[in-house]
Amino acid sequence: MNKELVERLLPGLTHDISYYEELYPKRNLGDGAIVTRYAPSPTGFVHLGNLFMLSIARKMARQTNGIVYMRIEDTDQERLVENGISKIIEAVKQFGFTFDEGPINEEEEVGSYGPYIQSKRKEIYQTYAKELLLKGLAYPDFTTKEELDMIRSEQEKSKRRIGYYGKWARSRFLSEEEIIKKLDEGKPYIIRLRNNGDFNNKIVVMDAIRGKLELPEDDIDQVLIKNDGLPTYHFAHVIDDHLMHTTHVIRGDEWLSSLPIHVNLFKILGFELPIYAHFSPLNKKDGETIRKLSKRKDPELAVSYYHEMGIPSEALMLYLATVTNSNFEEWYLAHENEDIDNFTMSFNKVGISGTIFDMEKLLSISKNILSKITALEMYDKTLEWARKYDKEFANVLEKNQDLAVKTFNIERNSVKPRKDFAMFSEVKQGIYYMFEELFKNENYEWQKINDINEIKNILDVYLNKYYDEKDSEEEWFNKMKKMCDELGYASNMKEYKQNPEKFKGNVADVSTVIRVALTTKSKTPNLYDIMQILGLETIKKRFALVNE
RNA sequence: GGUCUGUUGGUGAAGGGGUUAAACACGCGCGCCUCUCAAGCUCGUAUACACGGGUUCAAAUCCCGUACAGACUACCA
Repeated sequence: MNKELVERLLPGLTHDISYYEELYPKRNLGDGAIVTRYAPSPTGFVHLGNLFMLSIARKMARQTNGIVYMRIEDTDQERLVENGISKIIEAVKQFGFTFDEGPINEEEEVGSYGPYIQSKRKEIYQTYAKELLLKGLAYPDFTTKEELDMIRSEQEKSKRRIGYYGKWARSRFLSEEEIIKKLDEGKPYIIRLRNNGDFNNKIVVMDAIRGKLELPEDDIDQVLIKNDGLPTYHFAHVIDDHLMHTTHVIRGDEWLSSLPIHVNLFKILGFELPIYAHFSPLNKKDGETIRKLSKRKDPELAVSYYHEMGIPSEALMLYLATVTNSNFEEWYLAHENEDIDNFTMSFNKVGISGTIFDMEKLLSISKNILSKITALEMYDKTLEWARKYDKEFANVLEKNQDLAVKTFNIERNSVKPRKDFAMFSEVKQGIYYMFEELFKNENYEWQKINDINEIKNILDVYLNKYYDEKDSEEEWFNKMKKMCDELGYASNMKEYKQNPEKFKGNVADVSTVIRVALTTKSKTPNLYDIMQILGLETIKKRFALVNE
């Protein structure tokens, strides 16, 4: 196609492709270094599936001393969401992710292969499209939406393969005169690839995860540049990953069927094909069907949800790693104290059938993590969460740091610590009774001993005759047993089990009375520790409240 | 309709022709321990390799069909 006409189709371009080829030279990295990207669209909140891809990309780049960059794919102007980029950056930051290159806020970015926002790369794409036009490998298409619909329905009727290809691609036969005439009339147009591919040919691509893939060659005259001057995903992907020298394209398997388009474009443009790694995305069980996690249908899987629930980001990362590499979990169990970064992930250990997201497993991982951190860390993290989602609780925690830390420390510093919290949002429910501000003398969960006079009697005898703050745990329990003997309860559980009818109850029943009197709950951590932390004055007060 | 991908127990999954191997983790259940709970420990979770053919002395594992599920089939990504 002649130069003048091409410049009329894509006006205002000041460079040619050699300029860009020189502007973005090959990266100087070691052997085996993986350059990969996280390429989200700013079309809403960040989704667990996005985070999944990101964790993989980042891990692969890190373990090969490579580069992971973020590229914003905002070529669909209609679906853009306000502050979309900031939302992504924010969400990703919450999980401790950083990038070697890419946008750092709506305005600024780091890295020398930018811009990293596709809408700012318009001229680049157009320059390459211009090159294809000049070579006769692309052409303008004035076909309207209605005309395309007609072509489609014709194809459907005659049971042909659907798409803009071969003889159906009418605009590829337009003469330059006809093009000029339509331009003069001011008709809108797009730029399409003049594809010489043959659908009956097979192409073979090696996928890092799936191995050998045999696919039909693409023969559709793909849209390169849309009516608004921006490229389609396909064209932008090929240009960007070439210029940014991406070595590995890590993405969801929803792209598998458009792989022939990409391979074709790489070939036509003369670019080196990157290595593709197609992951099965996270799925969800929706009633009886299993489907890919979706932004529209699963808003509860926005990563902000995990933040709100107070699931620590480490747990989410660990879970995602478990799902990603089949041998990770085993490695982790054997190397609990090591940094996750010491695990070497490999593409061939990645599962190819879609994983169903398993909340229970996530929570179990989370429980383990929270049981292993120190009481002070637990306090800090709970407070950080509460400041955002439960102001009342945050205030109480701030006023009573010492008390809170002591509480978190109950049964924590052992080889087999308590595991009762998976989420920060459950903490308050578990320990509120330790704080005067939150304790309420109602809803006592009395168990076997529920006669109020007997309860009062036990509390009375215990406080006046047996409880001594200075006792060790052993002494404390011995006294509890002594009281049981005095009041007609079994102090020895084995004896009680053999002859339950000989006693009014047993030491468990009696200590439950004290437990409930102090906390209103029948299930709590170690009672001795709770009593030590509450202190004699509070104990007296709580016992008195039972009398009311 | 076409193209592609997948299918191991209640769940996530390991394994990729061969001694009755179906690991491991989560969940659930019995029990033990125990002042309750959590944790920990025993044991268990009945017929788990979609179905039908084929290749082979031998198949969850290789091949072909069928069924089912998912993805793509846009001037969305």
